[in-house]
Amino acid sequence: MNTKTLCLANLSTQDASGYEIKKLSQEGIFSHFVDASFGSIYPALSRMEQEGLVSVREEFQSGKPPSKIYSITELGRDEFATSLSAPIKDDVHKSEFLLIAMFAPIVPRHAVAKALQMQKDYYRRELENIAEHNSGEGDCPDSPGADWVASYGQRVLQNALDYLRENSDRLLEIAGSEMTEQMAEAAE
Amino acid sequence: MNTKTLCLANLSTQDASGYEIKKLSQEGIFSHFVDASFGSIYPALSRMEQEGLVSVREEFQSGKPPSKIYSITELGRDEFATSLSAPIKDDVHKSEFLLIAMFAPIVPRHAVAKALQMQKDYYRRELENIAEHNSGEGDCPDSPGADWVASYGQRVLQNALDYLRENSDRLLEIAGSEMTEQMAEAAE
DNA sequence: GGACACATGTAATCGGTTACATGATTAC
DNA sequence: GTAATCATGTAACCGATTACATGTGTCC
Repeated sequence: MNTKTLCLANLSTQDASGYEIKKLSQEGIFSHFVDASFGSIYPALSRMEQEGLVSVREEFQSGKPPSKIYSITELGRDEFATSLSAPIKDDVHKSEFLLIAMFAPIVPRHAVAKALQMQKDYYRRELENIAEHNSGEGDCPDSPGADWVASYGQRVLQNALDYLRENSDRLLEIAGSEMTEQMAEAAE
Repeated sequence: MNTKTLCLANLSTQDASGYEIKKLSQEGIFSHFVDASFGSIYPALSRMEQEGLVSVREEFQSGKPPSKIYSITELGRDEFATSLSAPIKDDVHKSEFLLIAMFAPIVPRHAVAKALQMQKDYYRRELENIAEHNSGEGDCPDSPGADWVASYGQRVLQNALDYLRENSDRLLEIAGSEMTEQMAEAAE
């Protein structure tokens, strides 16, 4: 998801500042899709304001720097809805873990073990994140779409985690020996 | 996966030209991770040659333009192995489908139906790709790492597809009405 | 006194895509 | 003749990240 769509998606449910959009996209269910930086969010919001997709109001809070609260306009809502109706592209999935798994035979066993551990932890964190959403603590009020996605995510992630638990040993068996590069070279 | 790692990964199993690396990464199991363009592969290979990670030899074929066949060097192999031993980052997963699902209530029902269909097709294509690998037609000879990843992919994708089959109706029920934007505006 | 949360923004840089430029051979 | 496959490469551009710049209030 590009920054523009991310902002439109967030603003379609509630008004927010650039700072808040960043937080929401790191914590909420959006976190599975993005992690945009300030360097892309702020310029995107200014551009969108010029295009009339959002409007701004400045809010002065005591003790805090003033924040720019953005609201989506009718035009912005149209643009967002239209972009959602466009034909979809294939998912993009980048996984350093799978790369390591594929080349396990040339990776030292301890590094494979570490990667497996990290990947399991990652799945657990994502599952916890979803569990929080389901318990209603989330930011989005009752949204049936988010619920559907949450239950999809739960199923897929739980399954991936189960696979790891069941097949870790098999991966460790094909992993490289504990020999380091240096040891290997010295042995020659 | 960045272009450099993609090239190193391909060259670690066999010598290849830039053109072949592109094909391999579109067709093989790598296709789940990347789809690099010539505009990034060719410059990456030249850079890597200067860094001593790969070596080149020119091959003249009758009737075809000469091709530059790259081989990985010891240095390149070390660099690849080292990069695989580094701590992994979280997976990145971008899915336009999930974005549409999340905002289903504001997307016309026919667009949601279309997106569901496209997503199911996508999972089926990926599963077929894995099935081909398992039947041994692939380019990589017997690689236990690739087998492990293939069976992981099969399990996760099959599960995702099953979820879609079981829950399509539920998503369509919460989808927006068939009213277009124009009709909605006119109705007000 | 230092770290951290709040809050916005710019500039340098990077990695990558798209489009362009070139050119032979084969199949329809 | 024209489209497709083989084959390499450059240049313009784009989106995003990283680091920098600035400043207040609160907690330890």
